[in-house]
Amino acid sequence: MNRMTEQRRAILGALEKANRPLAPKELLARAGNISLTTVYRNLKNMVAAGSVAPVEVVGQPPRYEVAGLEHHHHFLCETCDQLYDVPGCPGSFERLAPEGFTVKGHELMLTGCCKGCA
Amino acid sequence: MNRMTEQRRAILGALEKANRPLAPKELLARAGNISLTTVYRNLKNMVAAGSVAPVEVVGQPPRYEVAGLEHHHHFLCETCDQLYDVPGCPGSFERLAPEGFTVKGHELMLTGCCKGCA
DNA sequence: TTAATTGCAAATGGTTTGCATTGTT
DNA sequence: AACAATGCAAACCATTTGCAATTAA
Repeated sequence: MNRMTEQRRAILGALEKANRPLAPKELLARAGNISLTTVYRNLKNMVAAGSVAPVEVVGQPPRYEVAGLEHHHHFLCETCDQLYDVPGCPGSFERLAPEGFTVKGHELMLTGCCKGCA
Repeated sequence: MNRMTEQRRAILGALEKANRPLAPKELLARAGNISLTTVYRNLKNMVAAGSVAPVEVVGQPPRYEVAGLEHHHHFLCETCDQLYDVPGCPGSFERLAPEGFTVKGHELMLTGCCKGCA
């Protein structure tokens, strides 16, 4: 599976061009003549294959970004609802966890107002 | 609105007793004879009123916790899928955001393996 | 050729809403 | 009495799945 089809190329292309996480419907709008089913199915395959990563947003459908970027986090503008990449990471959080808990990963989301909306 | 009914008492009671964020269906199971509609409707009201806070989990329905607790974060056990409270916070993240972005809040989720599953 | 991919329509699962009934104040 | 809260059934929305037709290798 995971042949390189026109549709997959379109989805990946849209994600790369956007340079920020996109929701399935944003992808549908940007990927040309492909069905929503195909967007969902390919996103699922690509996430499973590790080429795309989901980014969860509180109370909204998840968005997707190309995987393999260096470790980073996100900023959600509460005004325009757009998600931005935030480079860097404040460090490790192992010590925060209770005794006996093993931390394997973490997710950090900043919220506020973006430059454009300020 | 927001009279203190038996059902609301049951929902709040369940949340307090659990001492960790619960999903709507967990609440339904713990709150006795109330309908799922009422669970959803009351959660929504309580979130709007600020007495309950939603906690988002990647790829799953959100869970809810009593609001007004002191600032803290969460730990998701990837084995048992339970969410735990993590006291404390590694600090402010303002400096992470790009120039011109105003950080108003943040969310942090640790993932890994809990004590019970280790 | 043949196994993976696509699109459509139908099914799901979580959540919301319309409405008549019930419960609080 | 007056209005909020409840339960049910139906509606909704995002996502998934069955299946026959299409396409990449």
